[in-house]
Amino acid sequence: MSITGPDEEREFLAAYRPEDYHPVAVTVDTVALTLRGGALSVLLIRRAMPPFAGFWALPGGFVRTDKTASGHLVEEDLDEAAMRELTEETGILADSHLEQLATYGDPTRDPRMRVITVAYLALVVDPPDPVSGGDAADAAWTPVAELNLATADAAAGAGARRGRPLAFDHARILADGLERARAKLEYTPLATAFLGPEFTIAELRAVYEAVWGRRVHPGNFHRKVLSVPGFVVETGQVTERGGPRGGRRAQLYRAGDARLLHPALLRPAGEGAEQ
Amino acid sequence: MSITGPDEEREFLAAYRPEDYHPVAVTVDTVALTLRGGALSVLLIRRAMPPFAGFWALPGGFVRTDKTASGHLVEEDLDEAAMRELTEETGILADSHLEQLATYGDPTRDPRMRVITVAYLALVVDPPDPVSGGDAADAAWTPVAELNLATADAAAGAGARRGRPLAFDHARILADGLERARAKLEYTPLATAFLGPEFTIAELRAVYEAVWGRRVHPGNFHRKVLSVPGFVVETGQVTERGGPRGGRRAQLYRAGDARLLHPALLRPAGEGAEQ
DNA sequence: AGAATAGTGTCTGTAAGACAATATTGT
DNA sequence: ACAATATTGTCTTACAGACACTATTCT
Repeated sequence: MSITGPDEEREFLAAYRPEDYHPVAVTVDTVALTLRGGALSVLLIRRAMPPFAGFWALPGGFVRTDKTASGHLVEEDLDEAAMRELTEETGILADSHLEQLATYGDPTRDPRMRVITVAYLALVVDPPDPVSGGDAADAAWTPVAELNLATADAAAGAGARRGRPLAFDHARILADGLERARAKLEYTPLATAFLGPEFTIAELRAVYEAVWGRRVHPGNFHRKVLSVPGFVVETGQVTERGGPRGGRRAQLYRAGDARLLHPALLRPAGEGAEQ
Repeated sequence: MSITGPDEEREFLAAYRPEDYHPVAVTVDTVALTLRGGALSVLLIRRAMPPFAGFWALPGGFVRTDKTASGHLVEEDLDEAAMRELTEETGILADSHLEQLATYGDPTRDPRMRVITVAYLALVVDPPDPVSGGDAADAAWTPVAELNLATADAAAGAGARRGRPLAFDHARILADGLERARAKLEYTPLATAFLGPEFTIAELRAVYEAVWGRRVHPGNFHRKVLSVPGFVVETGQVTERGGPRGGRRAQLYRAGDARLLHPALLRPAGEGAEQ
């Protein structure tokens, strides 16, 4: 228990053998969300390898801590690992937004060994179809409404695609990711990360409606968004055309520099009435 | 890439050797906060062992994934590990609140090897002085204002007790923990977790003032708290005495059953004017 | 013309903040 | 009595939601 000096510190580190300790592995898993045809969708892969071979799962994998043939230590930060695994398994780039969600460490969550996973939330703008690779036999954007996740609060045990549950504890991770996205729409400009560089107020409203799963009043939303400082900035341009069946052309906006929305756009209070 | 069946899944697991993979360790570190003499304070330990021997640090340590002599695998969830390490190193129990904060995995954050740490936020009610144990040479409640963490946003590199920086990246973890606590006071009844089962509105206000580092208007706060459904419930009792230098006796309240405050108690907008 | 969509006006109820006044209690 | 603290009242301003209305563009 005595406190040692710099020399002892050096000796200690020289004698330390990592391989003697702690048989645990670390993975990253990403809840990648996008809007496709107006529907909030999540990127899932079909696992090619055990455990849970054949199950749908969130894209992810082991954080690299390996030594290469040259003996050089390949080490990546957790964020880098999440982006790498996402691209390896699906070809999708998390170029719009990436944030850490939470870490899941139930000792029984992986049958191989003790695996803790650091989950991420990613948003992707107008993505192509995924191309499966690595340990993924398939990859697909899946509308969240098709999964059996009634609300973010419930869920946990549920969560299926084509009737099957998700691998590991991925249903809970997905539910947590959805809840994070819903909450952050309220008090941050996160919704703009679902859209390209220029967008209309109606497109922004469509993001809120898809993520929250409820209708938003067009007039009040319009006025509200423009009244929040730094949320959006006018470009002076308007859309090329009005709506497909008529309608006025809309102003185009860009994301502003606000990090936080003051005042916030609060969700309507009533519980999870999807649609 | 082919998808295997249940038999292959069993064979795979039987042949899997965890020790062949992934030299990485997982620790937990806890930002334990309390109110002492009106000052928001954090529990710090002085490290007895390298690395960073002699430095002040957050209490924490390795998640147990060891095999015992009997060959039985001792595995604990991350929350359990956080509580165990806190008690081992300081004697303090995180009995009032414990939540996961974030996970830190910079490859250079620990000189021994790749160590990722899962950070927790704990709140403790009216705690005793800590008793150092385990790898801790000392342990102490330290007023947050004494550390060189100007605001939660700044900080990161700074953070000291008696002029020394904190070990590892603990200054950033502490800053993130403080920001989490400040934010959650706004929209959850977290403030009640700093207090005993019965408290006055003034005591609750003292929590907000200590955590936010700013004065709160007594009259408006009082009315506001009582107007939020489920935040507090009246006990019908009043305090034994008024203030030490005179003053009316206060009603006693208990925490209500609300999980979220509607409407929220928003922080005053202006930037980090402590005190 | 008529439908569809964008954008604005107006009203009402709720809430936040400033400030003041009243109610009790200790010295 | 006086200072200190708890609690309530009042007023002003801001904002959310409902609803109605105007503006523009497509078929």
